[in-house]
Amino acid sequence: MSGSCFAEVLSELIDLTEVERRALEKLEERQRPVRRGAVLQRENEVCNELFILRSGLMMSYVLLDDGSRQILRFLFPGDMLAISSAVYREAPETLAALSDCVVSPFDRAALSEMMTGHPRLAAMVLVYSQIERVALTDRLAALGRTSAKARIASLLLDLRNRLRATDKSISNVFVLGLTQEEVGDATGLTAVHVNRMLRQLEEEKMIAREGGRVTLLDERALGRAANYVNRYEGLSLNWLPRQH
Amino acid sequence: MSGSCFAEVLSELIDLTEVERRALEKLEERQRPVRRGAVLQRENEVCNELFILRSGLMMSYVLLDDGSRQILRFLFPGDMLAISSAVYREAPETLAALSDCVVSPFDRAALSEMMTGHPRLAAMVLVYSQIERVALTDRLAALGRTSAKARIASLLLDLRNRLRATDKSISNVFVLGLTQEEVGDATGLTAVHVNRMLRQLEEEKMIAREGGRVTLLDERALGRAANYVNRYEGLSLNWLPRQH
DNA sequence: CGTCTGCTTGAGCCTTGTCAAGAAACGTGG
DNA sequence: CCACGTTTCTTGACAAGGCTCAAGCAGACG
Repeated sequence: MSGSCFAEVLSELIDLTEVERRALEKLEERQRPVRRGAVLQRENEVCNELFILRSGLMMSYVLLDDGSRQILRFLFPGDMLAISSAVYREAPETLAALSDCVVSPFDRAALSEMMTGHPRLAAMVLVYSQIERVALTDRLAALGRTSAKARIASLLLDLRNRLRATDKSISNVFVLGLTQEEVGDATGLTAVHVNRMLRQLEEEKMIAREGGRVTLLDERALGRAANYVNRYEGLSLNWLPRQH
Repeated sequence: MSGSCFAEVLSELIDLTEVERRALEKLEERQRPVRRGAVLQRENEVCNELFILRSGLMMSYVLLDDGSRQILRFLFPGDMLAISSAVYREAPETLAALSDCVVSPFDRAALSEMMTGHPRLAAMVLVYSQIERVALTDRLAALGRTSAKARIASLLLDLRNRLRATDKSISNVFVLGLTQEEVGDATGLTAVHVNRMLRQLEEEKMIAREGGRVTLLDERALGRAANYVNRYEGLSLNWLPRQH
């Protein structure tokens, strides 16, 4: 994977020109390894860098002042990290690595140049931020209006789908690279209750577990329980500016 | 208010050129009144229009299949509506009017032209969608990790601040143009519990109520209870492309 | 004047959280 | 490769925050 990860993700949706591809490669000229557990950007600290995740799994979260944590998003290869931080003087969220990762850092000026020189790429950045926004609203509805079991089911389906986007070999078995506490912090539950819900899903034959690996046994039932919609599908992009 | 509402909002953050101002006015050439209670766009229906809200109060929401509703966002004059719908074939959320409103509809091509011809405006659309994103993550954290009382306090502070953005005369008294059921659907609570929390905030002398009007008596205490951050402040925009 | 929607309040229940303790898995240094 | 410490998982007992159901009331509107 020598070129641009972001370009690879975009290629799923539109045919990139050579010029566009080169512009994207410029964002990923540099590379930086990030150890598991390391923090790339801390909430409320000054932030001058954006990143594209090249490999590994990361998350973004906020801490509330009672010490509790809300995980906002899991980040996968090809995702652009910290766009929202680019807009603020201080980062609104923390970025941390859940596994050993590689990121490509770039600065705001590079983003600005890329958007000015390539209107269609600018539009694609907007498209991606809207996909992310809609995924966030799905989670908002999940936390506000669905049961613990539904939230867990939804998280499992989403993780599998996102993992499959970069690794087509993944079918219905995957490594849940998260502790139950992390699952809880993502779904607004306690680790203890996550454990109970996982066991319950297992008893109902919707999933199986052995040693960190999860198998989705009955996707249909999970989907029904979870109200899940894959937001990377059903897009409409024929209105995009002409490439140039 | 003859010009562009969106331009007025943007003027708070950057100095627009005449050219840019005219480009924005083009988006708001047309106007359409929307009655209180009317639906502008329905979830899962094909949508080909975007809008800028010129006056009134709207909301976006989703319905889950048990019939419950999650309000995703309240929309104020100057807000761009349905950007996320522009990206999908079918609208991911419903847009409905909470009061009599006026909107300016435009199509995807107009957005595309505007972004292509005016890179700085394209960047500002991205900036706005990031502000909205961060506001959404605040609410996600609120639903996931804070008490009912904190969520209500946060909603009250946010509503007041957003109202004040368009009407500077508003200080700490404002008309809560929402039923308690709507407050509940926004905060992930039942109408009954919203009522209890409002009364509790009242008993604790944080707010006062009489006939649909709310007075914030102790903003400090509310802010502490709510963990509230105004996301329209603390921006960093010096990296934007040069105007032209 | 009647109807309808929204507000208020109480009683009881249920989902989820808290606390605690033991078991299992993992990582690290010797 | 083993021994140890630490993290994570698991399970039970109990508590509590928020939900459900129900009923009365107030105000808006035709």
